[in-house]
Amino acid sequence: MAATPPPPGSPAWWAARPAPSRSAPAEPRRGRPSLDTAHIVGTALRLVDEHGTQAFSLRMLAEALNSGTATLYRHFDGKDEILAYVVDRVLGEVDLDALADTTDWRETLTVTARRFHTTLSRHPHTLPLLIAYVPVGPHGLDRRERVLGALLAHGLPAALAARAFTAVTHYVIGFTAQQCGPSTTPDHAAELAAFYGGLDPDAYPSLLRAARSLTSVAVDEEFEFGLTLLVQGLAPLVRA
Amino acid sequence: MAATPPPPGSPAWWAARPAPSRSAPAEPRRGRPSLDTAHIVGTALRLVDEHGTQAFSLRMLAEALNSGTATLYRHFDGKDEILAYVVDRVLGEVDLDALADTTDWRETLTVTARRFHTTLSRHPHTLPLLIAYVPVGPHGLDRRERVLGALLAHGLPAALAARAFTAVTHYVIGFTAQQCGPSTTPDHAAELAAFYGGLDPDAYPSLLRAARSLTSVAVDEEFEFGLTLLVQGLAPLVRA
DNA sequence: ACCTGAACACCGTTCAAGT
DNA sequence: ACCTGAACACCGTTCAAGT
Repeated sequence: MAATPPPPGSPAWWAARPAPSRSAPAEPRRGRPSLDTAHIVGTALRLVDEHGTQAFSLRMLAEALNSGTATLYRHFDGKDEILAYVVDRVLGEVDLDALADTTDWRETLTVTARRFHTTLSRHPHTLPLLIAYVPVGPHGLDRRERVLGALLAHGLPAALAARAFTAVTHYVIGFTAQQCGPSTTPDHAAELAAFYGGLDPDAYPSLLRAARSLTSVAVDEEFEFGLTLLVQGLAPLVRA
Repeated sequence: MAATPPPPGSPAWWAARPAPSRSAPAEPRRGRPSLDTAHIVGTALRLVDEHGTQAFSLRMLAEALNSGTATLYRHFDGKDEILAYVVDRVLGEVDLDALADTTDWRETLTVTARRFHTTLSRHPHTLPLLIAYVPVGPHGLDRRERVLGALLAHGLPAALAARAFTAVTHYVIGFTAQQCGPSTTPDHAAELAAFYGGLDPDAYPSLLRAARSLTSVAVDEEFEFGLTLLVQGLAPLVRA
């Protein structure tokens, strides 16, 4: 049977890459390129940010690099591979330096969630890409290691640390995606409020009651609310 | 200035649709069609499940319906519109009848999370689509109304009910996506374990310690863990 | 009047022809 | 030896020609 190659972004695929502790492979696939891979990935991220994953194309990328689409294939195996590096580069932008100053695991989790939220908010079009895999590129692994290291250092048992990290990152991804996802308008909250306002009150009584109670609540406060739920829910498990 | 039409799936776009409390518009856009819209959406969902969003094409859909691509445009404005109805149809599969038997808000939230998880797990390729918007199609609104109705009936304050619903659904989407996302293999957990096993222990000490402590933990148990965090974290806020 | 084959302007990817 | 223009087989979408 012919072995199908692992899809770009999957653990098996990353395992076959060299790990240069950078977001792009250290050397070109073959030959001496006129473009370095980090520049390609950076330009690709900028284009995805500006135009969205849907409109992003290799022709667009090649033109931005003053090159041709065929040239891109000397550096990457195809579009999916480029996007896998784009996702890892976004994770590389998550600044976790503040973890060094945290004094307990609660603060570590809170800071982690806020930093991921900040970075992901800046790259909403990459969220559907981030969803597709457990991100195990070089930067993704580095961020996971640093957060788990801080949690373990503050005495959280390993099993709890791993699951707390999973729960918190899943929450951040889900929240950020629906708050400022790839297709949401700048004034998404207002648009949603207007939509709810136009609904039949008899058909959706509970929904409208709940929506009214939230109209004055800032989005940031909603984020902190769910985060507090997770952290507070973890506390009794740690003591036990 | 020319008003750009709202993108399919957005609140403003759904607001302009008739609300026939079905997952597809009750009547064809014009004329008398040989295909009904529900059949088109159902076939589209089957194809997305089988081939993924990436490979799904209007030509593929037209062929499965023994029709041509141009015919699809008599029923829908384009591919994005069809996919918006596909997402809403998936939400229509979430079975919340068990909410009638719940006796408190904790049970309501737990049942809601499990039911969403069950349905979303069956349609992993639709998760990136679900991420893009707050789902306010007919079925999405109906599910939101029913959950909020049950929470309010059990005495949860409206503001807490709304935010608890948001936190729980975001958690479920994030968890399901990374557990059985569009590109994950059937034995994703084993693949991930093999990947971690191949990492340098000196480079990722905390990550590997955490991963080892989870190897024997079932995925279902991980889901329940995060869910418990959210529900337990909510309890003190309700009493206050 | 309604439907749709065929065309249009793209896309990701490949490869033979260039330097 | 390395690079890349041009082609290939698609794609979503449109519309004029059919019935």
